[in-house]
Amino acid sequence: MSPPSEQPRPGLRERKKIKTRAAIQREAYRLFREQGYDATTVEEICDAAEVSPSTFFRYFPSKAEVVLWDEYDPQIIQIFKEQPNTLTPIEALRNALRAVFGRLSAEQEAEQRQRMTLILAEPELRAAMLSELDRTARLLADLLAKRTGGDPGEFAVRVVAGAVVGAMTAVMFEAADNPGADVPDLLDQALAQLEAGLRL
Amino acid sequence: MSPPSEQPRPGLRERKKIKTRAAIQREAYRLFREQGYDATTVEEICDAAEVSPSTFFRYFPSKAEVVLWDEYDPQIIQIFKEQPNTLTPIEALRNALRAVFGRLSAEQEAEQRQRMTLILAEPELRAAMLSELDRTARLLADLLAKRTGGDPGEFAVRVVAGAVVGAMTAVMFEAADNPGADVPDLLDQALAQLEAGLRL
Amino acid sequence: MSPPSEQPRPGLRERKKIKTRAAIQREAYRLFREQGYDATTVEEICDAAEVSPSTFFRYFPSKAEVVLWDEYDPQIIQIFKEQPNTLTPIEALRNALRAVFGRLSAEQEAEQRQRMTLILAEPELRAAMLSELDRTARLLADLLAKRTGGDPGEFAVRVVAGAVVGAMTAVMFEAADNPGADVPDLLDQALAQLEAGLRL
Amino acid sequence: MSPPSEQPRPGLRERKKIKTRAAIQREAYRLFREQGYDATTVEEICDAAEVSPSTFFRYFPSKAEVVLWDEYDPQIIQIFKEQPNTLTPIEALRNALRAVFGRLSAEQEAEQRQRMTLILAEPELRAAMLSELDRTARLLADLLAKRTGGDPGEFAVRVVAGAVVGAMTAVMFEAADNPGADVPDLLDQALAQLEAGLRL
DNA sequence: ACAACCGGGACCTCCCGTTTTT
DNA sequence: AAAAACGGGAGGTCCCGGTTGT
Repeated sequence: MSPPSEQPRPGLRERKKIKTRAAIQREAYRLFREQGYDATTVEEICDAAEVSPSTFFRYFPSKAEVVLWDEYDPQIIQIFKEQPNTLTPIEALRNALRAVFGRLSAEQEAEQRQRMTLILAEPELRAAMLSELDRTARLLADLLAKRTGGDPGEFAVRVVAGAVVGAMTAVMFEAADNPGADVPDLLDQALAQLEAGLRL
Repeated sequence: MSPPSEQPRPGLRERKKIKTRAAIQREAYRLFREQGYDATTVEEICDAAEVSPSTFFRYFPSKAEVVLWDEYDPQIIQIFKEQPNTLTPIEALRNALRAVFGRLSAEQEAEQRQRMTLILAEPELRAAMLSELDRTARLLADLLAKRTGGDPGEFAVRVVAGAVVGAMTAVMFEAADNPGADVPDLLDQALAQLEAGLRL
Repeated sequence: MSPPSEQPRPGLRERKKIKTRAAIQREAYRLFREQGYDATTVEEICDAAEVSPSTFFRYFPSKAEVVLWDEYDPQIIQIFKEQPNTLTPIEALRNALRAVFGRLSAEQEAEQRQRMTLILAEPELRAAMLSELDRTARLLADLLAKRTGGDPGEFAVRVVAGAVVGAMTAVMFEAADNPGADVPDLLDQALAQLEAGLRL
Repeated sequence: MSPPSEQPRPGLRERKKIKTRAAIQREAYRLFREQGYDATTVEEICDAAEVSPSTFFRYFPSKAEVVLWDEYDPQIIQIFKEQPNTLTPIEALRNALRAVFGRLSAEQEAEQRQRMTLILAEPELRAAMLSELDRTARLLADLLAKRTGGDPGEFAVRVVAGAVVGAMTAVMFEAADNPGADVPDLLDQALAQLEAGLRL
């Protein structure tokens, strides 16, 4: 049995860490918007967020990670694991994604959209994001293998993971291009299309 | 009189260019194998291939592109376009991939495998490859849109392109891990799985 | 006595040249907008405008000149020269600028604004534009010297020319930032401010 | 105990940096004089100044900046800020310029003149200098806005900044053409002319 | 010890003059 | 003779490892 998905309540230390992380990200985004990603140095971000560079690097291993990191992955994993085994993997994933992205506040959604736009516009970030997606595919393969009792290196598992990540990338692009789009709905559509054998 | 549209014979210039490109790639691969990717400088490759660094960069925009570039994309595109419109996009793509990868010589296959292994082992190449895949997804979206008469920016088209590229990435990984694998067969399996709605 | 400012009527050859020049500029602007200045090659512009590269370079000495060239300078000079000697140089210039920029069509104004925005956004073009302004200052010094019977190298003349060009640069920036602005009016304001001794 | 805010003594590190910067500039000027700007490579300058090329580029972002950089801007800004608010902006600037340029040693004046001559003779340097002037105009607009409590983007402010920079450019040209000229005096004359409404 | 500074070298771009192909 | 390809070399960026000042 997996534990329930609500964490009981984070301690003071944990909450402070979250605040610091958020402050760094907020200031970084502001500066990136104002003067561009490349033109902004880590030092400027630190000054604005009132932390030292060493603190910065404790929170984010690199400048790119400030943009790439998001808090949703662990939540999705958690909920995915809780899905009953009677569902197909794609159905389980659909549920998990809908649960997480369906409950975002308007602000959170706006921030996500801003992130995507930034990432897609900046080649360096694009490259970093794609590496991130590669990591995501491996992670997803692990999850899938655990569900089916197979091996994460098994070819069929890899194919599913790759295809799902590819489809999710398409959602990212769509959301960035089209500010009015409903992201949870797009994710749902994309996965439905996968389940239907990618008819056009 | 204008010449017929099929190049009856490429002309000395063109043949020389093909030879030069091949020489650079051949020597580069040899050196990468012998002493590693990072430890090999562009200058060494140039010395071995008997060209100047300027020429090197005229043929390949970066050191990484020597590994990333392959001659098959245009062939696949060509054959894909020739597939009858009665086929589903995935079927058409299956045919095109099988046609191209099915006729590789043992030598060519070995080289492809070597490429994959090299790419997956070297973080820099991995990152570059992923950017390449992004490009491939757009290209595929264009092709799909042309077939269906839709727009390459249409969401459903993007999803298919993303998923297909994701699945093909899985093939790459599998082929690199498993030297005995039959690549055309893997591609076929992966696409079949996509058409079947990604059952596991 | 100077000749009247209306040219009698350009011959066919002249009109064709104007059309070609306009076609090149139009296509170039479109491509710059669509894919960026740097990413657009002269060859692409030529293809779009249906001229050969050699023709292109007959009309514009460089890619940057496509953006920098405008048709108004000779008109301004002409009208400036026709101003009565009783006016101060600044007054004469005010009249000339108002005459030329006051009669632009809405399209012409929009195009000018687009030009400015493009120039200010692209560092390479900014630099080229500034060199152009330097040329303008010399030209203006010549005109001023002719009016006062002085020497274009005379210090006081240089100062006036420099200050006027500096002020006109400010107008350019303002017009680019503020799409609703009335350019002839801005020019007028700027020159009035100069005449009033630059009070703030 | 924190040290007092005036640097009582710069520390060895800081002094060394000043020396290195001066050495690079000195050798560069010597070589430019002896064999021309274009004919002098960065490497030659480095050899003469006994630093590595990396160090060179740490001190100056480009070869052109060796010529363009000067130490006076921060001094002028400092003194400008200290001028009483009862003065008009132009008066305040006059004071600041006179204070800084009036106290140059004969040697420093000669070097400045050499700089100007070099810059005006070399197209590449001219272009770079003009970009520098653009930067100066923005900086001046900021200073002016701070004084008047306005916005640096305000049109009237931009016009003043532009005109002043334009007039200062005229001074540069005059000083380069006329080796006997008294630069502080020229600056004074130019600003006086601006204040008088640019009469000729 | 800790950080700032420096040297070295690889990558890449641009330009120009020369050779080769058509 | 025109166009394409090539060689050479300078400018500029980045990163890493070693040294030196604080």
